[in-house]
Amino acid sequence: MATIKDIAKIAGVSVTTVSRALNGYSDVNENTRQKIIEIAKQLNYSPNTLARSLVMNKSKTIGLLVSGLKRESSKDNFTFEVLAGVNQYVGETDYDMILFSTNSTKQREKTYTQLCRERRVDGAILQGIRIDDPYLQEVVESDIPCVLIDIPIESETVGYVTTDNVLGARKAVQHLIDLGHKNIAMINGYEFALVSQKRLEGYRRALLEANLPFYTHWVVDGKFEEEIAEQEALRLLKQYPEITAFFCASDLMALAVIKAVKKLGKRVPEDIAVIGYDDIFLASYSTPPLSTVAQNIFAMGYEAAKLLIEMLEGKAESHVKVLETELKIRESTVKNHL
Amino acid sequence: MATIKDIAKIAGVSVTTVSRALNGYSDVNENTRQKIIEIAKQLNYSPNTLARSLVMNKSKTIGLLVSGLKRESSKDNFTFEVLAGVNQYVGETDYDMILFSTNSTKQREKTYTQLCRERRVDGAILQGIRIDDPYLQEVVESDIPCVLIDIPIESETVGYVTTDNVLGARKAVQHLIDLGHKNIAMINGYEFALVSQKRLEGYRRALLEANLPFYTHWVVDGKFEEEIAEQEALRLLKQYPEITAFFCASDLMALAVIKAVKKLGKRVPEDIAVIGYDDIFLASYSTPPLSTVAQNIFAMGYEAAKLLIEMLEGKAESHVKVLETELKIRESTVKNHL
DNA sequence: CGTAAAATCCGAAACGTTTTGGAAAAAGTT
DNA sequence: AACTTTTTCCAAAACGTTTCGGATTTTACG
Repeated sequence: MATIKDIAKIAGVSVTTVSRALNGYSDVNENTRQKIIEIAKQLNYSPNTLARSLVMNKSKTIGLLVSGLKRESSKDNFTFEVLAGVNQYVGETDYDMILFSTNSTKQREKTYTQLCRERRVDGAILQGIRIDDPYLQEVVESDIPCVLIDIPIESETVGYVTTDNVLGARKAVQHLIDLGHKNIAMINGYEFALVSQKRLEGYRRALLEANLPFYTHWVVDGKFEEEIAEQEALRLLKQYPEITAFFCASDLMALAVIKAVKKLGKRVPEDIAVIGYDDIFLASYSTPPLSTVAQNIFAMGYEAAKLLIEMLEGKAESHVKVLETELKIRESTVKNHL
Repeated sequence: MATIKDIAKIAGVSVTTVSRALNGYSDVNENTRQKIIEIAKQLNYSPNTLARSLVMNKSKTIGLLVSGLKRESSKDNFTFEVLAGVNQYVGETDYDMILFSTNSTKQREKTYTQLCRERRVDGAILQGIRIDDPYLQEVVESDIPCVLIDIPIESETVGYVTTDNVLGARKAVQHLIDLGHKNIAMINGYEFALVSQKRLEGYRRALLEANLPFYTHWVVDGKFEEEIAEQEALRLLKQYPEITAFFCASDLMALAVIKAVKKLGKRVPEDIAVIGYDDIFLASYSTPPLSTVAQNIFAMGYEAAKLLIEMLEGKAESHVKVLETELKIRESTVKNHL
C-alpha cells in the first residue's frame, strides 16, 4: 500500500512536503502540490489513520457503548434508533464510530474505560447502561469525555442528553384526567431506572394538580416486561374495580395491559383507557392503536453525538440537552380519534 | 497515559522485555514478568492499539458497511439484527467493529474502499448494498477481505452468507397450494434486488411442480413499500377476482395486502390467504397474525462475522454459508391454527 | 573446572505519519 | 549591490509498540 514516502520519492521531494501538500498547508508551491496530488492519485494513496492518530494523539473516533444490542431488543428498537441518530451526525463529520457492546464476553474481562483507552477513542457515548453499573462510575471518573443518554451526570468531561420524563408523564396523565378519569393506575418500570423515577414523579404531579389522591398501591413495577405487566394489571383490575385508566411506563407494557383488559372482557378505551410511553413502531399498529408519549430517540442519538463532538472540539456551551416529548393521542384513550 | 517505556524505566528493564513479558513470551523470567505486570497494574497501563496495529500491520478491526441505518428502517429491523449478530460474534473475539454507514455525507466523497483502507480495517462486512452500487464492485475487486450479505459473489478474498430464497419462497407457495389454492398472485420487491429474483424463481418452481400455470401479470413489484403493495393488491383483486392467495416478498407488503383485502370487505384467510416473508416483529402481532417465511437474520450477522474472521485467520474452508429458512404458519393462511 | 546448552535479557530498527525549527532560494526594497 | 522579506523546502524527532539478531548470564553435564 502506497505511503507518503513513496510519493515523496517519485515527486523528488521530502515526506514533509508531501504531508504538508496533502494537508493543504500554504508553505508549498502550488505546482509541486498539484504534482504531489497527481502522484497520490495515481498510486491510489490512502493516508494511514493509525499512524496519524498515533502522532497526533487523537483518533477522530468515538466509541458507542451500548447495552441491549441483543436479539430480543428489536422489539423496542431504542438502541437501534439511538445508533442511527449517532451514526447520522457522525457521518456529517470526519469522525468515525466504533461500537462496543457491553453484553459481550469482553465486558467481563475489560472495563469500558479499558476498551476506550486501548482503542484510543476521543470520546464515548453511553446508552442503556444501568445506573448501578460499577463501570459507569469508572468511565465518568476517567478523563475520557463522554455523554450519557438518560443519565443526568454532569462534570467537566461528561454531559448528557435526555427527555423531560417528568413532563412527559405529566402530559400523559393530564390527558387521562382531561378525559374525565379519576382513578388512574400506573404500571411503572424498574425501581432503579431513572426514567421510572421521573415518570412516577410526573404521574404524581399530574394527580396533585388535579386534586386527585395518590395511592402507592396503584403504582406497580412491571420491570418493563410484558408478562409481569399483564399479571399486575389483571391483579389491579380485580382488586380495584374502580380503576378506569392505566398509565404505563412503556408501550410494550401498555400493550400487555390492553391484553389483560381484553381478557377480563372489558373494552379499551370505553371501559379502561390505556396510555403508554415511547411510541414504538408497534404502537400505531396495535388494535386499538395506542396513545403514548413519543420520544424522538433518533434525535437523542443525534444530539448526543453532536454534543460529544462539540465537547471534543471545545465548543460546547452547555453539557446537557433536554429534548421534548410529544403526546400522541390514539384510540386506546379516545374512541374514534380522527 | 502510561506507556511501555514508563514501565520499563520503573522495572529497570528494556522496553523489549516489558513488551514480551506482557505478551506472554517464554523468554522472560517469571519473577520479572510478575514485577512488570504488577507495575503495569499500578500505572493503570493500557496498550496503545494504534501503535500496535501500526507495526503489526493489522488492526484487529472489522468494518461493518451498512446502508439502511436510517430512521425509517426500524420497521423491518433487518439492519439492526444483522448488526446485533455481527456484534455478538465479534464480542467473542479480540476484534472490534467499526461502523460505516453508507447513506451519510461521507459516502459521496469517499468510497467504501477508501474508508476501509484509511481506517486499516482487516476486513469488512457489507449489508444492504444495492447490487448495482458501483462501489460494491470496487470493494470486491480490492484486496480487502470481505463477506457480503445476500449477494452471492465469491472469490479469493470475498465470501457471502445468505438464505435459500428459492427454497423459502417455494415452501411458502407450496403451503398455499397444500391448502387448496390454485390462483396465487405474488407481490414481489424490486427488480434488481437479488432476493426478489430468487423468490420469484421459488414461486415459479412451486407452481410448476403443482402443474399450475404461471402468469406474469399476476406478479407485480411492490418495491418493498406498503403503499405500492396495497395499491397493486387492490388492482389485482379487482381485475382478477379468481385470485385467492397472495405470496408477498416482505411482511410489510403482506400487511399492506391484508389491509387491501379488508378494504374490499373480504376476510383473511377465509376469502384470501396471505403469506409474507421475513417474520418481522410485527408479523406475530398483526390481526390476523401473519404466516411468513422466517429468516434468522441475527444468525446471518453472526455467521458473516464468523466467516470473515475465519477468512482473516486463514482457517475458512468455505467462503459461502447458506442458512435455512423456516415456514411460520399463522392465521393469515389457516384459520384457528393451533 | 570447562564447555555446551538453556534461559534471560536488550539495542535498534521499523511501522507511517505530523511537526518543529530552520535553511536555501527567490523576490522585493532601498 | 546589499539588505530584508517572503516563499519554498527539508532533516530529524516524535508517537508507542513489536521484532530481529545477538549478547549476557545461568544452568547442566562430563
